[in-house]
Amino acid sequence: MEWGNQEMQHHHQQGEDFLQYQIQNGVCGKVMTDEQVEELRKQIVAYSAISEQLAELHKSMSAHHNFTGIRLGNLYCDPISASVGHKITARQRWTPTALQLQILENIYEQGIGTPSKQKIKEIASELAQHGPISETNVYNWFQNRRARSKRKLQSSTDSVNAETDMSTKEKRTKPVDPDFITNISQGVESFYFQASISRGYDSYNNLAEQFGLLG
Amino acid sequence: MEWGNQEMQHHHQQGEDFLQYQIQNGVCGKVMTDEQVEELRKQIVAYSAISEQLAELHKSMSAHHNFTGIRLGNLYCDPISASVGHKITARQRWTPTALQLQILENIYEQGIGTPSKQKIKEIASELAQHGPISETNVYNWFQNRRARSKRKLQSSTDSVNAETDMSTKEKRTKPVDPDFITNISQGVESFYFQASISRGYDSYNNLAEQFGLLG
DNA sequence: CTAATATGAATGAATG
DNA sequence: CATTCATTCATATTAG
Repeated sequence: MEWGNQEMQHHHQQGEDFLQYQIQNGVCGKVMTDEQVEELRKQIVAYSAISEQLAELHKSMSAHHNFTGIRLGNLYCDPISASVGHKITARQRWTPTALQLQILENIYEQGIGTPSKQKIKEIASELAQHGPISETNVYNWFQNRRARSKRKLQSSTDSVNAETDMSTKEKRTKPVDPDFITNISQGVESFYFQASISRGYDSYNNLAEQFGLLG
Repeated sequence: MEWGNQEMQHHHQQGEDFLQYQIQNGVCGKVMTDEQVEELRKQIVAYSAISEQLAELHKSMSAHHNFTGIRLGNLYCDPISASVGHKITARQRWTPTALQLQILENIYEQGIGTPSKQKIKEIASELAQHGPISETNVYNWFQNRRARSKRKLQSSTDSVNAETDMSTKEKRTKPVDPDFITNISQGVESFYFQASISRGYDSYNNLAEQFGLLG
């Protein structure tokens, strides 16, 4: 990997900028935007999901269905970190500051309902003065605000009817079995050890194509 | 793009430094050292190898058995969950499996916009091998996929002009937990050591190309 | 610490 | 297509 020795470089590829520069002691660093990192993350998650599913499939086919509930299709259960006993990779989420919240609530109360895209931009840039925020954050906030006030209204209406009211919040998302990740990982691992590494590499491209792993 | 007024944060984790720069419009960049990039590469390599082998197994075994899930009226009994004896869930809405998603993405990437009705039939029937799905699901998926990809433009390239950005599309500021890189970097090491490095790098190159990780 | 809740975000489906 | 709604998921926060 050669990245030149300039303090900073621009790499234009597919319309994206990649920056590279010296960090500290001559260590060369590459800069990825959050979106790029996120894309990468998704890609890796896709791999892990596939590995997960197939490993499970393998196990069930091998008639060793011991243990644990499985959670399929959960793209956010990352066996990578769990396989070494670490926590599941987390994503960070925006948290409105008090001021931002205040402003948002004000705007919301003014009734105008769904802000247009244009309005969202305005709001976002105003709120940006009080902390980091994006238009998407604003958009989501209004979506959620509307949806939840509506739901609240409905559930209170329901409770007036006083029937089989298990309302408000009936079902709690069942927590993922802590051992799930570990088991999955072990499944992958054991299978992996079983597999002959040398076989079938040539078919990789076909496989990758089939699953769209290479984009 | 310039780096003049960057905010810098250090995240100390397991002795590694991750730098996060606030570029200009609140766009954040993550800095990875060559070493870290190398680590990432290794893990991707590992996953690609695992996925390949598992998928092969899946294919060969699928030739003999149908393990792709059972429709029970409105209920969908996940084959793997079923194998462990619980969790028959009622799904109010279709949820693509990881495999289905990958296939869909793959088709989507091949461009050609809205698939014809005929095409949708084909896609649906192919995806049906991996789980319950209807043509409507496929149709909706493409609709949504298109619509939402539009919202994801802009972002990382130009961050200088912020004033009258009526033209700019929404951008997600989805900061990624700095732990992400760390966790990824440490996770699959055990797998990696089993993987075939020489072959894996090829797949890495393919995978990483779209992220511009390589020079 | 564990459990419950609040809420930001993702996404299938519906509507115009 | 463009928007919007409804539901679900995951995380941050707080209560016990």
